[in-house]
Amino acid sequence: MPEPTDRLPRSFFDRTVLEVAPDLLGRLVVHDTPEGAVTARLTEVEAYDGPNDPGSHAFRGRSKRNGTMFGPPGHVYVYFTYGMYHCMNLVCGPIGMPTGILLRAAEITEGSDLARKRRPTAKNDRDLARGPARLVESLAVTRSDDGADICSTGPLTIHHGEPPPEGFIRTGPRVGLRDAPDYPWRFWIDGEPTVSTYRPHVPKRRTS
DNA sequence: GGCACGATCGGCT
DNA sequence: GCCGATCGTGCCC
Repeated sequence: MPEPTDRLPRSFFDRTVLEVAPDLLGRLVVHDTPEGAVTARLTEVEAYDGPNDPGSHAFRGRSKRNGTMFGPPGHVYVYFTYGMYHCMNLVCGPIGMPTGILLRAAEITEGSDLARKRRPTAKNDRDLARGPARLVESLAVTRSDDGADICSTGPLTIHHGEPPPEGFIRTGPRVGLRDAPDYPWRFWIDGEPTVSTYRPHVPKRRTS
């Protein structure tokens, strides 16, 4: 497990979401629970930028669900979707500016035994955190972790890790959004097996 | 490897 | 009511 002194400072998140997002690649997210600790090395993230981004949950203003995005940087926004999954974001920028960086994929570098127990359907280690809902399931993050401070001494922390050389960072359109422009706000590490393949949004089939 | 489809419920219009 | 910042299974190549 990374040393506590390796934690990212809060100032890391006090920048624009497009500055922070690529800088998150290669960083280590740790969730230390009574069961044990799991470490995830981030390989793919997506930026969601404030009230002017139609893809953002905060586009239509503040609500009970998305309030954390309007709060201070360095906290986690966790939401529930598709009736069964959770996804997690990291909040950036100044208080009042609703932002989030969705953690889309990671490589589990420590605690993979525990992660496999939490994700018995994963066929192999690569699938433990390939995809945003899989990632939070390996880390056992749920809606009860919404608002948690990732820059403090709590169970959920983020550490420096080893960012990839700049030439290995790729960008492209985000995944699965209906009403948002194709901004290149998805960032990933080139050649990582845990990065999900691009899937454009497909409208639901109408039952006539 | 890729593609189609069903599951399942909270949030929002 | 509608739809989603998704995943697992089944089937085909």
